[in-house]
Amino acid sequence: MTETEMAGNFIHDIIDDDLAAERLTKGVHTRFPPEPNGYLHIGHAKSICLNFGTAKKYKGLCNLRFDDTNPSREETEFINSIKQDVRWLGFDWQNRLYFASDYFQTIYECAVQLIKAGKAYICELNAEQMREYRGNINVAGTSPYRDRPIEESLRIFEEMKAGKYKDGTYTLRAKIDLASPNFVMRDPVIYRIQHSYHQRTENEWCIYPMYDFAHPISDAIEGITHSICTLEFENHRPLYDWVLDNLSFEARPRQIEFARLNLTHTVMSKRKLRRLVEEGYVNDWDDPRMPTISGLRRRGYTPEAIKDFCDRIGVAKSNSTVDINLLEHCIREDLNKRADRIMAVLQPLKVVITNYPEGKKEWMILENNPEDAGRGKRQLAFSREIYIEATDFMEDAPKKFFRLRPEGEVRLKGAYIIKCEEVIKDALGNVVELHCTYDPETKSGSDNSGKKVKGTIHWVNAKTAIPVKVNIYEHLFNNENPEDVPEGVDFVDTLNPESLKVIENALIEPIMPMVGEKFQFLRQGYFVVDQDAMPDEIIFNRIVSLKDSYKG
RNA sequence: UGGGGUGUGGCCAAGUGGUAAGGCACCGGUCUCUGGAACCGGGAUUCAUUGGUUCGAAUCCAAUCUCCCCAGCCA
Repeated sequence: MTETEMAGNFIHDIIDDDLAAERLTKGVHTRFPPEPNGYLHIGHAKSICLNFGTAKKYKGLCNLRFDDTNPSREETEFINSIKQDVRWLGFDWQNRLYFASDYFQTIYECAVQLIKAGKAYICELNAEQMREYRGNINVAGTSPYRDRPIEESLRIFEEMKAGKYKDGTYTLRAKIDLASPNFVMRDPVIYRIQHSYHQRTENEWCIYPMYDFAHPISDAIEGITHSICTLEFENHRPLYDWVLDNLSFEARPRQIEFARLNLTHTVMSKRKLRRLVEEGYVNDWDDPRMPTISGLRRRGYTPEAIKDFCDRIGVAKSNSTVDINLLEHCIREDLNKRADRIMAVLQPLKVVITNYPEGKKEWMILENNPEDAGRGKRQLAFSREIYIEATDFMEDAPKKFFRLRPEGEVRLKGAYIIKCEEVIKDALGNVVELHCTYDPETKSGSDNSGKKVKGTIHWVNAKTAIPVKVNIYEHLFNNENPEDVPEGVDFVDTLNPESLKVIENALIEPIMPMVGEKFQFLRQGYFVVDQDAMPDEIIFNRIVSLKDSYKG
């Protein structure tokens, strides 16, 4: 995404039309309306980028509004995390932080207005009866209370509000069309009795408006011009319009639906994510394997990468599942330019350079980021004993293996070319150490040997390297679409058992990294310092591996 | 069986009657002291299908099919 503008889409076409027809006298105004009952995920990021990005593109405004119309499932913990996540992504609602609960009085008055106009009535069907009386595709619904006198509805509604009735005794229904082929329009409930404590309004109310009633009213109150939501609300649009048609707000918001994001190798439904957390399949909402914003943040994703991703996937109306490769591409691209390189050995294999004098030490010069000379260079100690990656040595190596092999030569990044002279094994035949010789003529920066080797490997100096813990993350699920499991199979049974591998004793160059700092471990991937890291125990999370075209 | 949507290469996605953008993935190649990055090149005779209109159709019309959503006092 460029600094100022996101890619166009069908919603912007609609706005362009509205602008051309001069329907938008006060400019474009959108809103991001999360329900505070869970953590935000990458799918919400798409919506956030769309809403805030659209406002920015048209020099309009975007509000943050919590849809807190159901007190039984909402918590302040979520409100705080949502605010933090939106802010972290880089969006600013300025002073326009709202709650649907701010409008409860107005919404209530709207309900009264509808009753007085004969457009809403008190129904006393219970939930089960309501289902039966709704009819079906072929049969129209009914309600014995549809023609209840206005005065009576008004009185009962007043009593409901006053707390005279138990939950479920009565509902307020919009009088629309019980025969509508769209079930949403079969006299939908717009108010229900719910004696529960509300985080914001506390015990002021015991009746709460339904989403379908509260949302259009909230939009109208805030002067929202384009109310962007996901596809499953398409059936609700006639009701959204009905509510506005039958009340008298000046503003006339318009609902537009787009397809929610799906990603391969992960799940996105709140219910499933909640299960992963509550049943301990992951550590928490911010587990680096989670597709939550907080999980991605802890994993080391940057807001820039996420926004770039959201811009690249586009906005349309067809259900689709984006390849997680694209997300990974976005973070690699971002970090390639920004992350300093260091050398880290995940599986150390000791190498003794037999012809290198004992006690001798040289300072090697390495660039911090070849993509950005401005990041400068650093010095690295080199001496007789080093560690290389165990996987960079192979006894019976295939031809295309460009790393170390018996009798073979390889370049140590930023240092010398070494030759493997002897392989030391333990009693079980495992390779435990290599004896190599180095060629003094091949020092980086002053190589006059004319020698060419095919491979360059990373290393750390045995004396100065520091041990760290590294979390290697893989996809949460091996299968592309874990939402779609065979009948009778629980999706948690398809979790990737190797989504987290902990390496306790990796070795890195001597550095003092800060929590959240990101690096490229040369030839391996991008890593971030986990928030749980301590001065005496550094923990890295692998953000994403480097691409690897080696076909071994 | 009713209503609402959707269908462009493996995955996203432009295209709005004038002869199929772009990205990811994939496959070649160049270059490289990261098998990274960068850079070149490759791919839809075809836009769900079948008809029709037109000089000309992914775009217009008709029919058919696919997949998704809807009968919560959830959002």
